[in-house]
Amino acid sequence: MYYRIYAWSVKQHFSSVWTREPRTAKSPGLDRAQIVREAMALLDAEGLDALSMRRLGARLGSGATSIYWHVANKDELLELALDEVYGELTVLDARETTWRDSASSFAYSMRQMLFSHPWVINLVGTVPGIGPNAILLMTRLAATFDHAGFRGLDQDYAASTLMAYVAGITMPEISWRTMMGRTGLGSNELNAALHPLVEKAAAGHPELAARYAEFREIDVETTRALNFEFGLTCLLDGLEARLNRAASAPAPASADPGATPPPRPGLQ
Amino acid sequence: MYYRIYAWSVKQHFSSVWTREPRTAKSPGLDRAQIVREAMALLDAEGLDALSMRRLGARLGSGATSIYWHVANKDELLELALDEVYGELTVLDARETTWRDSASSFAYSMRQMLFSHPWVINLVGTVPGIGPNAILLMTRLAATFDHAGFRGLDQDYAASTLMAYVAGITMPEISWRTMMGRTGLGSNELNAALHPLVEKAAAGHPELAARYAEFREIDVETTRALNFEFGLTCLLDGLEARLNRAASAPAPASADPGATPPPRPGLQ
DNA sequence: GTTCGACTCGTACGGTGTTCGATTCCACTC
DNA sequence: GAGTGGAATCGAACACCGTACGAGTCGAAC
Repeated sequence: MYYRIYAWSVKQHFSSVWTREPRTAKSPGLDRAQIVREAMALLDAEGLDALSMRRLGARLGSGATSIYWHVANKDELLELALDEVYGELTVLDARETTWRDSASSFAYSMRQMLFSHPWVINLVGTVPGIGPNAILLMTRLAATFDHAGFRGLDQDYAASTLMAYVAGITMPEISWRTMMGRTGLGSNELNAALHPLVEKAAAGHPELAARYAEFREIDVETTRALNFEFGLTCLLDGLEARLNRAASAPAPASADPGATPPPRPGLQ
Repeated sequence: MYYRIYAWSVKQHFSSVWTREPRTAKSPGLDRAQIVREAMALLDAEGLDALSMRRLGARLGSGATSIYWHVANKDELLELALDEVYGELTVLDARETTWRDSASSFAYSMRQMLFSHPWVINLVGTVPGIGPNAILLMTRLAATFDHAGFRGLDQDYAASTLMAYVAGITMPEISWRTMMGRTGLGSNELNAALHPLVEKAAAGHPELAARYAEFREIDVETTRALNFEFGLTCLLDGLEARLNRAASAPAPASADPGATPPPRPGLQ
């Protein structure tokens, strides 16, 4: 899960799958693509903890350690899998729609992706996101916000704000779904089953307890969807307000070109 | 890291530290509070992976398995530690300031807390957040947004949107800091050291490469801070816009009282 | 036919969380 | 003071984990 540091020449060097030359791929046996594919299948089906090199090897019909010929270590494998899912994200070309539609549809596709691959949320931020698909995604997002009218650093700020919201808001949804899978309960069944526990926790806070009491009867899925929509709308409204403000006052506030370029060297 | 399911009576039952009676605490030796304190020290100093029961036991001057008398398992221990850090979060009383100041200062205190305890970000969403401190925090946040004028579900939506943004935007900052700690480099040194890698990744995307080239010279810390401020302002602006809209049109849009209460049984 | 690189894999090392049973210790009763 | 029972500790063991290492297999080139 960590960056590894090699002594190469004299200087420290940060390693990533994408900075190494891959092994020659002429072999008839194992294959990097196949390894990644099978790893993702295991991850999707059973989660991050379930992926072990031994289990993956078994699934591939090979020894666990054979994998290490094609991939330096488990972290590199996860880097590859992560970039694979970045490839699933779609960004509508902002020139063919509004920037709001482009940003909004991206947010929904990211949410959908995180549902399909719940393990991703635990990797974002710990595994470097500088694979080809991640890079491609970033250029497209940048284009969307450029088309919206954001200039300089604000373009990056807007994109990272959007991604941060989606990642953050989806996190509890994912853990909810994981729990559903583990218990075999439906959303509303799980809500009902969890209620006594919540009730006990909220005892002593009457106003919270009263609120939670209402929650027992709701439809969880639609409420979550409304929650997502709510925050997304707020965020886009806020971005739009900033654009309007900048349009009326030509000198942008937060982009001081003399002092600062931005910090994000890739999707972290 | 998972909810455990016990057969209690006939019904399935979800366990959490907070639903069990704690062991009697009359012993002179180990002590739950002491265990949690030492675990947090280890977590803060060396991260989530560094916390093992054996190392914790060594640190406590006891056998690793002695801990299991006071705590059911490692997950419960993490639940306890997580609730402890929730206690560090401050929410200004909205009646004494504006709701914007209250929300904003909460966001900053959450960011600060995540910096002090980087391991928390990997726990939020996987460990149930229904401890006393988490509950207290939620009532205070609810009060803030109630004071702002949010009613019904919108109150929860607003709170979870804010927390989602802070968690999401802070995630890459945390991994950046972790990397700084591991390499011993300062922010700008790390930025410079990472640049060749980023440059290589962006090759083939001239507009992105040009952008990244600028990034090499920036001050990372201030840029990140500006990024946080940018997104937070957008979000609060968006919330405010919604309040104004609701004020002019008395029937709120997203809170349909006939269909839905909300889904969040505690901070996940 | 030999050689050499690509590739596979069994074994081993040092770790992990947790169970179990044996053990120690102490406050209490008789 | 002897005895008892529960609280608390802990060593050993189990089934895993990631991966380093070296021996082995195989196919193509010479």
